[in-house]
Amino acid sequence: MESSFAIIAEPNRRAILSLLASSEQTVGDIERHLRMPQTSVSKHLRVLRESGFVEARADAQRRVYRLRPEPLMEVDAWLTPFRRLWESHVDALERHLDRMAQARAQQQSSETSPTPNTIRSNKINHSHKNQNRPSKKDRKR
Amino acid sequence: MESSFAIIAEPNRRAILSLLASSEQTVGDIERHLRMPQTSVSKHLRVLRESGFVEARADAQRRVYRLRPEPLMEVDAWLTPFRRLWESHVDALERHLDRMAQARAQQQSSETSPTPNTIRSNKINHSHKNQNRPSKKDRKR
DNA sequence: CACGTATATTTCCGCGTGCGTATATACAGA
DNA sequence: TCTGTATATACGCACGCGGAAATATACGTG
Repeated sequence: MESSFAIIAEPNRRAILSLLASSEQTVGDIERHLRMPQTSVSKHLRVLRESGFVEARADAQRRVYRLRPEPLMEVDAWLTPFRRLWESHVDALERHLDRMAQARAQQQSSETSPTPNTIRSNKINHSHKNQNRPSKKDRKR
Repeated sequence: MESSFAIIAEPNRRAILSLLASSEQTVGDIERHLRMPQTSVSKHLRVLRESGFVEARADAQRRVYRLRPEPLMEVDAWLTPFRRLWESHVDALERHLDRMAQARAQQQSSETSPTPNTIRSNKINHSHKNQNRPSKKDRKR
């Protein structure tokens, strides 16, 4: 559980963080919003606290949790070398995010262009014919 | 293993991605650069392929791997609501990154000042054990 | 063409670890 | 004191990682 990346690998923790992004919350708030057992919330909060993602302040019996920026900044910094992959063609970014958004909303459109997870074949083997990326067939280097 | 976050939670996979950020590489290249067994490289590459992080093209017996932007874009997009946490105070960002940089450069000196910029928790906060930032004892390899 | 070599992927197995649920404990406020 | 709230502990379980061996594919050479 060392790295910040492992921390945000857990979906419930990401949900907690996203909830805290709007405003600080007590444990009970999170419990109700996310519909998860309080003991589970507290356990995740402990992990988030010990890894620096959140901090708590005491308000009577309650603990009010609030985000801390550093670990997410670290993730953001790690992404830096990769941004050039998509920052050059912004249109591709937006098209992808749009497609993901409406693919999540309505799961039926079969578009013309391939979707990102088309390579999820278990039996892909190493067929040297490119997996449905038609762009580069066989280029001899 | 569904989410992109779980994929990049693995340190070796992040290393592979970072290596691919510079340029495309064969499996053997990655094996040599990262000094990890080839079978392990292939296994991680499979995960990265099936989750859309990389794609492979065949060059004779070799597979040349290359990055695909979409999953990292997804991570980047998730970070969006949190960026307001640090984009307002740039100074804190830079101080933190500087400290992380030199903590990575010299990995043995325990720092002298007991008060980093973490003193924002000036409230009651009677939690007992985690006033201090958890020491990153990671980096096992 | 058969064979050996290089490269890459797959399969099998053991182990560590983190998650979830339930239970127990600490603490503050009425 | 009792009650709500928060944290800690114990246990079972699933899953992913690492390592070793086996399999697959392509190239070169005799």
